[in-house]
Amino acid sequence: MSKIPLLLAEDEPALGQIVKESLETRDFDVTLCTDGLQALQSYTNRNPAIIVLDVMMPKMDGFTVAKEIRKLDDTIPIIFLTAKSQTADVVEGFSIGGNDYLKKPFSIEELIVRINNLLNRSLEQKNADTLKIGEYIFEFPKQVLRFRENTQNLTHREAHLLFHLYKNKNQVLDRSLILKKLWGDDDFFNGRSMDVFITKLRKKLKEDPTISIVNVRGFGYKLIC
Amino acid sequence: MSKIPLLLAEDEPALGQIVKESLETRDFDVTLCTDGLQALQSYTNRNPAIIVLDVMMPKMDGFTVAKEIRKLDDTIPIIFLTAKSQTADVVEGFSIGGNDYLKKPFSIEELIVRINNLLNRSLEQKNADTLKIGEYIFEFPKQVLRFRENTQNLTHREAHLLFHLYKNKNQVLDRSLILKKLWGDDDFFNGRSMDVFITKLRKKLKEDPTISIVNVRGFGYKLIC
DNA sequence: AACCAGTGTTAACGTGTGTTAACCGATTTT
DNA sequence: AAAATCGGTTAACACACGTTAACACTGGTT
Repeated sequence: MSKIPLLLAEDEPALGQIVKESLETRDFDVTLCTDGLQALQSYTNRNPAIIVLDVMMPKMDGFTVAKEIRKLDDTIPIIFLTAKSQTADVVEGFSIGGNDYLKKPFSIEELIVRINNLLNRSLEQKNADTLKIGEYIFEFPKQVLRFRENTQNLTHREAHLLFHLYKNKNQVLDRSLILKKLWGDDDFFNGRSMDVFITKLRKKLKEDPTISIVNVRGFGYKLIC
Repeated sequence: MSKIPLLLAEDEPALGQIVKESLETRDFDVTLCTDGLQALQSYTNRNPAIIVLDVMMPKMDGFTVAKEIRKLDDTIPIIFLTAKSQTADVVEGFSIGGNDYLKKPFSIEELIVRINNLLNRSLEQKNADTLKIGEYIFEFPKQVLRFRENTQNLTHREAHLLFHLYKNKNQVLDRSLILKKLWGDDDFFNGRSMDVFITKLRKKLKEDPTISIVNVRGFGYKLIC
């Protein structure tokens, strides 16, 4: 198994070095940054699987870094390291999505638990680029959908719609949300267009009867798998 | 949205009460136990969605309680509350599966973050459940109802109504409660609409004569199975 | 420039779903 | 017994969605 790329941002050199070394003994490939801007740049270069951010950092604080990263990727897990002085409500605002946080001082074991919890979750969701949907294998970047030996090509729209459904699998995905995200606007024509694509996806997914895209009248769609 | 049943075991009365009350303001239905044995008994009675266990407790410690519960259910999320004195390796052994832990002292916000993280994960997995209603097999997420070899599709409303009836099977389910939960409001028209759906469900469930939806005039419906 | 293949939008028609209305019987209240 | 109430059932309706095909657009090829 290859090492998991991890981005660590911690401005206190002694602590950063200790954490980095400890994580490296546990199969992580750690990139250590000492301020927020560095972390943000490193994110685009290194494409880490998970990010650990100190909240108080020079140049750019951890929350701001996270906000910027969230614009580009809304699934990557982020763990914040907070000092005692951090107020609870600030933290609470970040308790959604792939986020977690850890209060200083913490033990390495505590950090490992958090990392593993979040990684397991995001692994299930987005295993890099090959997703399993029932018996299908969906390669999002390649826009192909494989069922056993035969491969179907997906168009750009089909792939994105399926990806979106997959990211929210087993829960209702709001019509309006899909339309705004993929079509840019929720109007009548775009809505009808989406319905056409749902039909197309259903056809392409019909080999595996355990999979289905169910409609929730007036709300949206739900991918069952 | 209904409250989430949560089992809390904490032997220190003051702390337990505070945590209980804080969680109750956030849509949890908290059962508080003050020792390990009580917690274990309460688990079977209350069927909680998530468990928060203090590690050091009278009669039975948290880890032992967890081991016992794991024999019955290996998916339910468990969060341990540990004091400083707890050694790291003990904790680490429990860092797998649906477990997490929290070091004392902790803030309510920290606990909420942990709970939500674990609940989201177990929700994704638990969505695939198939319910047995008499001879029928009811797949709620897929909105299908199977009787031997033939499959009926249910609509979203039918599925939800049936699910609700099922969750309260063999007991009277209040009309007003269903209406508020599924229709959003208890008024005349919604009430009539529900009656129509009851008729529809009865038709779809008529293959198995042991099942019936009986009316309790003025109160609600009861699913017998 | 003409052609072609692939993609996404629009149109047209068909089906499914949830609400409302209407009519009825059963039960309780007056 | 008459009246009021509640629920059972069916059908009519409006509208959301399903499906197919025609259409317009794009970029590449000859």
